[in-house]
Amino acid sequence: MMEEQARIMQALSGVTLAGHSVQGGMGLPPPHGHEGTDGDGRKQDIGDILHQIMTITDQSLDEAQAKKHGLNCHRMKPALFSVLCEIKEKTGLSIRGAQEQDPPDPQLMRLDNMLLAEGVSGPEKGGGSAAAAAAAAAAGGGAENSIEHSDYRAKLTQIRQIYHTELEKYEQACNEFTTHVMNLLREQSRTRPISPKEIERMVGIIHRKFSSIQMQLKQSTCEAVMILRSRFLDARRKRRNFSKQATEILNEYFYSHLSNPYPSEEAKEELAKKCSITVSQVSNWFGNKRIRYKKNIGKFQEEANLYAAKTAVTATHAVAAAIHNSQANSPTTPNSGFQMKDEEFQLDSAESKNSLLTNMFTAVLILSVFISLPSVLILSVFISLPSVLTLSVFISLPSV
DNA sequence: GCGAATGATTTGAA
DNA sequence: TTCAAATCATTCGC
Repeated sequence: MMEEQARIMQALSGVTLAGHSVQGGMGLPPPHGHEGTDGDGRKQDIGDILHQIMTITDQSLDEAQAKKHGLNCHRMKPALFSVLCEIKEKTGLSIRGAQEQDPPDPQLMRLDNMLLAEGVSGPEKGGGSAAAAAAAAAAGGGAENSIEHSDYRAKLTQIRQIYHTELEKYEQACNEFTTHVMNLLREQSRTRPISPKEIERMVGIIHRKFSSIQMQLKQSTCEAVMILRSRFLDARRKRRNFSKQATEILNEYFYSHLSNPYPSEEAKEELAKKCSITVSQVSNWFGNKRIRYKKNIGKFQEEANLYAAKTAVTATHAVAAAIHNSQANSPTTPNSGFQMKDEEFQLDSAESKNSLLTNMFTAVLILSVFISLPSVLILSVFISLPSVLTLSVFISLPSV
């Protein structure tokens, strides 16, 4: 180390000081405390200064500051500064880093775009509402969704707040650090040549470092949004059983259309409306119901009986109303309006239809006891006999 | 905690 | 596109 210093000092002592010859004694007044007029005295003087510079790091801070101040005030300082300028020009340090303009990072662009799309980095109001609305639509309608919707937005706002707070902190730290470095460079520019380009380059380096930290923040924020979104959008996670009433409505339809349990689009819409669910949920329900019923008819027998009885009551009420109005419209069977779509289902369910018929008769008998109406009247509903004709026989009403 | 029930999704056929 | 069938993921009742 000391050898190297000595070598540099030796080399420098012989260099031309920006057009002033050290040896020649032109223009440079003698330093303080060294009144010698000969070349050796000046050489010694420069040697001392350089030695002071080289050993400055070995000293304490106060000592160094004092030395630094001494050097700054030294009358040889301009000459030394010129030397440094010359050296720098020769080594071409100032040229380096001229082509520093990086193209925008594609990953950063992706992150920025995503944060903007999710309403994290965009304008404050309505941020992410489109995403939340889409998620709500995917999960199905209803008041529950508006709760989930607001829940999603609240969580997104939370993420947004954290993101902005952290971003602000990073920016503040970046600015503080940049200011600090620039002050240092300005300070140093008094003792060594620093071009504005160099300062610019240094600022660029600092900004790049901080932007890489920012990218990590953006990445984490994106991950948080993705998790939130997936949790919100994944309907399976949020599955709720339909209300008892909705299930009853769907079951009633299913068992009253057992020979062809394929509701039309209109019927699906109607059911969806009644059950406060979506049409696709109705489709899902019927899909599940058909397959599960077909797979285990025995298991659903009780349920089938129950709904058959229910249908009977409904039909009875209809007939009673018909009697009341003295109308002669023949009621139709519940299944009459449907065509068989699925032969397999038809075959498989034939067995169940037979047993269902037996159960229906049982239900009719029970009903006739409970609602004090002739069994045949109720039966007529099920076996598609003209009610009025049947009634005319059993309750002595004139047939139309 | 476990098994059944149930709503949703995926896959493949028509 | 719709449906059956298989499967997944969650809820519910014990």
